[in-house]
Amino acid sequence: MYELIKTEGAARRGRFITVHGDFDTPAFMNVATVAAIKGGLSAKDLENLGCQVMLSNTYHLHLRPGDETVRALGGIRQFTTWTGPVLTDSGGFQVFSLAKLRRIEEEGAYFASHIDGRKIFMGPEQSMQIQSNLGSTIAMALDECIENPSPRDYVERSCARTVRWLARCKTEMARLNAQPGTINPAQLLFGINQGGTYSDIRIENMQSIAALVLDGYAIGGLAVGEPTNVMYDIIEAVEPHMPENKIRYLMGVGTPSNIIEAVARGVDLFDCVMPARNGRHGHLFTWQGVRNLNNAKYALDTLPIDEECDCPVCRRYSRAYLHHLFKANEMLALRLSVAHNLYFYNALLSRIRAELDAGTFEKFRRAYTNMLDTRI
RNA sequence: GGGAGAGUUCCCGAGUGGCCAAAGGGGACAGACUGUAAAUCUGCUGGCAACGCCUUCGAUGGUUCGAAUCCAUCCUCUCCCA
Repeated sequence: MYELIKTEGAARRGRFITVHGDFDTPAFMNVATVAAIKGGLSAKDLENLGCQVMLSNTYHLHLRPGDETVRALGGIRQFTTWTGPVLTDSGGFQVFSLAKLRRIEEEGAYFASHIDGRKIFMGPEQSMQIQSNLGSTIAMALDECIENPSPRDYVERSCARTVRWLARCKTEMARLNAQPGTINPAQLLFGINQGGTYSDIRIENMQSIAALVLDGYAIGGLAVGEPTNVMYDIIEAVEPHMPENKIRYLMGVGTPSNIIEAVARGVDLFDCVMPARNGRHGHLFTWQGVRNLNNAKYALDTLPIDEECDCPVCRRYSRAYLHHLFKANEMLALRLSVAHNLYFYNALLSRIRAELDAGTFEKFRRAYTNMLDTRI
């Protein structure tokens, strides 16, 4: 259940209440696609990095170790030992990212496993069953994430199908939650808005899915090829049509600046692989901008990654040491960098909440939004 | 002391007369990355007043229109026999 606490313009400060614990919004979910944070971080690490919600993936866990296995082990939370809320993505993004390995039909998506090539069918019912077996706090509806730009007629047909899938997801989720032995009988379901870069399709789609009365609403299919200003325009177009009393989740976004700008446009929840992936590649987010620790200029730099950060990495290690670890190809480089970046993202959202509490978010936004994405 | 083989651009390593500033790795340098098929991928790596010129393939000298490639001598290294 979403509680709206305070607003500043379109920006919202709120709280989401779940059976696995509450979290404050705006919030950032830390991505653990295969039930692990890439870079070698554990659930225990997440506790020390300010993480409120963990995200995991339906498609990946279905393939390995298998959702039945996770169910037998007590669900994703028991399995990973993460005690807080977990959101599972539906496999919809894999319909986009594994484009060459799948075929979409009315009944659902047929995949060739990227691991061993075996045939996988995932329709709305299968996605719900897998997520029920995983026992996540929040399940995402199966959607087709459409790349941008896409032809209007394709987007229209795809969106219509995704809405039909959503209705099936809702029915199946209700059935699964009522079954005896379900790991989380209070599993929540979020619907996903699509519509490419066409605001009229986006709005119509949003109205259709709002009518289905779900636990939360996501905006999907953004940051997949379109310019950033187009993404902002789409959020602005859709936001007025999202139920005010429900949490709003912008899927897969984004840079620190993207997050601030989306909060300013009424978004409550985010996830992104960027802090983990870019961290592994040496890009460290700081309150001054983004540093590439691979760069030779850090070889003798004794300062912490970010002088304003009090994460465990910044409190202890120098830029020169991180630079060396990257050059030496040591896994510690990945671990420390991902830890810092996730801490930074969680701290960024914490800062955004504090600014909203204080009524100074707009001022914060003006001071930071562009700077945080700048390469330094 | 005798015999065999090898020395290539930062490193390893192809190349045995012209299409070679020289394959391919590595390293270095830089870039990309947004619901993770990503500890991945891309670019670049002799110099310059740069669609051309100069320097470079252990050293020096030679053969040739033309040499990293052929010849001579020298230097260095490796292995085998004494």
